[in-house]
Amino acid sequence: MTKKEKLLHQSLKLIHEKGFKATTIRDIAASMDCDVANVYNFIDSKQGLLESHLFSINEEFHLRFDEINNSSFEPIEKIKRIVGIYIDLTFAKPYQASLLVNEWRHLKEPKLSRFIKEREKFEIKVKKLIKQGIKDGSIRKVDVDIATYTLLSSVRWLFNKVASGNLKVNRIEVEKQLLDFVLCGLTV
Amino acid sequence: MTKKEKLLHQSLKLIHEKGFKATTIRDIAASMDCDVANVYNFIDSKQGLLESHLFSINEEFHLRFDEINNSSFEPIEKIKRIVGIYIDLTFAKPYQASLLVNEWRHLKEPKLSRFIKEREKFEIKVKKLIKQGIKDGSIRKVDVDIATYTLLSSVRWLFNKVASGNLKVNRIEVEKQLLDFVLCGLTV
DNA sequence: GTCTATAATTCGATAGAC
DNA sequence: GTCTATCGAATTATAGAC
Repeated sequence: MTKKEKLLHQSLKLIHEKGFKATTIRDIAASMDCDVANVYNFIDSKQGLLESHLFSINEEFHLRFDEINNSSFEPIEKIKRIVGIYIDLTFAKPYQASLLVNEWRHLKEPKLSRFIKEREKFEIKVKKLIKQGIKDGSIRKVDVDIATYTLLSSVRWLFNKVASGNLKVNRIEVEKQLLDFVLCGLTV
Repeated sequence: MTKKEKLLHQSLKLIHEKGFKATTIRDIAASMDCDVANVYNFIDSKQGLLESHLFSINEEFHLRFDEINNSSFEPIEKIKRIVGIYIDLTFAKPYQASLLVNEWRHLKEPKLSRFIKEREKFEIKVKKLIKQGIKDGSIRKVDVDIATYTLLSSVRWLFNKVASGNLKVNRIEVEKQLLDFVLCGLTV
């Protein structure tokens, strides 16, 4: 692992544990066993570090989301696979998933607005999927907003357990159990 | 509203919006239109302010939770009512609910450990309810850990929508739709 | 790339007059 | 209770020698 990779990994872990604002450059330097000044050999600023972490994982998720969303699968099958993507990504990159949930609000303008807009677009796409499912009869007549927020929220505990290593069951079983739960809450 | 009440209200709102670490005493002073020094007429320290906010809402929730949990209702009925309490409290005090979810990690020892222990006790009680439900046949044979975290997580979006005023439906309808969702995910 | 030193700023908190 | 003024600590970031 290069020094830069170590910096990226350790800073991710620290920001997940303490939050972006509470994580200092000194913390990051100590975690990679070097001086504060050295950190700036690899990053331009603390703010830039947050931005690169956030937009890297954000882009990866949205790319994979759009692959599914633009396919010709039925709405309910799309939702299944989107939950699958989220679980995949969370198991592969739990710290990044944590930042995506908790730390985006520390972005500064104009990046903050860009992030919020992209998230809103994503939420609208999910709402559209649920609407289509209701229309074709595969999804119960739920309130679209509530169902969307509940669906998205219900998987948002996972990164914490994966990051802390406190999860007893494996990825496949998590996917099975989570899909049972949310599909049962949605389908007719 | 007294000045102290205004301080408590404005600081809650700011901490919800920006996070505890990013909220400065100067922010709080500006929001109540007074000087920085004045803030200290009403609070001892910024840390103490967080503690009083957090333990006040935490105690209120756990008291009401234990009322239900110590009753002789069936497990599934207890779970219904616990979701009801959470929704009640979130509609009544959305900013406090936000702190309970996002800002507890900025507590310092020994209050931090106390908070974490109380939350763990609470989670164990919920897990026990689900286990009982599985035993008496009212709940599907789910993985207890996954079901507990998913259940608790699925209602955790609500405070954000209530706090921002972006919720179109009323409290009763939220409760109906949320219960439909999570009970369908749990029950046989 | 690594270190020492330090600039520049921000923040929590207090002193003391009114 | 309210203000001005300021202290002391922490923090991001840079300069410059090696």
